[in-house]
Amino acid sequence: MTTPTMQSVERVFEVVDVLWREDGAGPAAVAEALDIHRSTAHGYLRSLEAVGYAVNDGGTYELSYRFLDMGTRLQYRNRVFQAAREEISRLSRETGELPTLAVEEAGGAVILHQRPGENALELGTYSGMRTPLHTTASGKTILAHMPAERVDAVLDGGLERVTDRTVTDPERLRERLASIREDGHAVDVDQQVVGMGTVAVPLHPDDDHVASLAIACPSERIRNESYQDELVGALKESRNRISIKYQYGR
Amino acid sequence: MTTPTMQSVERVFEVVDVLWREDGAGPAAVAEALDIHRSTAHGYLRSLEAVGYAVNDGGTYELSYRFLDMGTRLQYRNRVFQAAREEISRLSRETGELPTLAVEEAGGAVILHQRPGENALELGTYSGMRTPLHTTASGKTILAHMPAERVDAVLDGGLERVTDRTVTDPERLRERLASIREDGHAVDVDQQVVGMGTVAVPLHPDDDHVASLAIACPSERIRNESYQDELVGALKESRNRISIKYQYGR
DNA sequence: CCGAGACGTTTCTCATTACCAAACGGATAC
DNA sequence: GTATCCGTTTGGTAATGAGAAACGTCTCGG
Repeated sequence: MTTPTMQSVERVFEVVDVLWREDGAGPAAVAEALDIHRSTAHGYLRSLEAVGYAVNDGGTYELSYRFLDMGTRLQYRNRVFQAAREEISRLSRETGELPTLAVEEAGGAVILHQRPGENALELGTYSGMRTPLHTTASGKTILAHMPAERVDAVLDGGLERVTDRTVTDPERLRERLASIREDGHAVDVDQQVVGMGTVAVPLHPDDDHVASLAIACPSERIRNESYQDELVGALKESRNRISIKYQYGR
Repeated sequence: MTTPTMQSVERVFEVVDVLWREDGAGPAAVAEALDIHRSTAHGYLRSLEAVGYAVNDGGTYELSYRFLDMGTRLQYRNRVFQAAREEISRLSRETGELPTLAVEEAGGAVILHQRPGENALELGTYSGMRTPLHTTASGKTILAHMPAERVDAVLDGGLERVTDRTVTDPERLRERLASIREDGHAVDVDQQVVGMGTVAVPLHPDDDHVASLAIACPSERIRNESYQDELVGALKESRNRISIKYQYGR
């Protein structure tokens, strides 16, 4: 725990961050941003280019789509994704809303895949986006089905408030998780984003990995109870099919 | 050009590659793969974890979805993507096939986005995937609309043969590019993958960026001329709408 | 039940290597 | 025309990453 991290590794990813923030930059701009010498920044940029994670466009360096390549390959390799992909396509077609697959990673929720349907909300969400586990319907559904000790670890890490409706009290959150377990699904309306409602069901393909399948839609639609039931029903059907596909190979 | 690249930067991305290949690994495995000391490998892994690009799961380290996060953000930032996203959704709905957006990067083609429709082929393609420019209908369409000097640079780089139907003769390729320019679109059948056909149209939102919008589908369907015309028509309609959207903001 | 080996991790020393300073050549602006 | 910015290259030096050795833990096999 006391092993220091390597300066050059931290720096090269700081350079990556600068290239992201500035949407491309040259040695001078990077040097200024990180308070290092121009020639040093140049070395990092050249090296990033050499390994294919940046491209040199006439002196200014930009991040390469190699990141997208690697990220998508990680996405496709995930077995839950493989099992869920087709069902998510189906959900987007049949509901017209925004079905989303989220998994847990390092104590947070990561959107692994989403596919907007014809009448889907335009949220700012995207594959790879991280959120805390306690702030979304997906995250809470995941949390509700995680091993107790890891739930404790997450709660002990503190419950950051992101909107005025975020549940920040550990006790109230635990009650919420219990009721999610009881219902078999979670419903959030105007919780994370005003005007958005989400229904989510758990996917726990094996004991280690917990995921969730969710559908986001406008609050006014989800407040209609029969429509809400319809979405929950569609999610549970998909969950069953995904389960089977996960177990018995592709 | 003679500046050496930084060893530690090259190494850390070699570690990333090992983590990808092995689907997660510990210091010992990485050390063996790269022929470095275990403690050295440990340092790289710890550092990768510290910057958030790897996660430590009880001694074995895995690549984090941070790559997906960064990759998707790069994708969404691309202005051609922003302009084309909705049209690609529409194409996937209305044709049921596999519409794909590709852009040029560093002398190659990169799939920036694709969205399978209901009856789409299952190719192994994915967002971020790189191909040579001369081996796909998308790539050739891009090449056909690039500035002459950059076309020369690509051709001088050599035309790798990937299938027995790859056009490897520069002269024949130039003729092909000319006819693509003339037709306003490219059609490939059983060229890159047996059983697949592709139609592609160019997107040249401004002089620097060249992209292509394509639809892939089974050869038997595309051999039907009226269907092929239909696809080309749909692509050109989309291309026009994308053009307008690109120029006049979102 | 115990010992051997593998592994992740830590600490330490030394040589490598990444850092900075200075300078070059080109482009741009005044 | 000159001054200043930039990307790039070079070389000397000191910080830093590399490797050896050892600790604690776990797993396996005797």
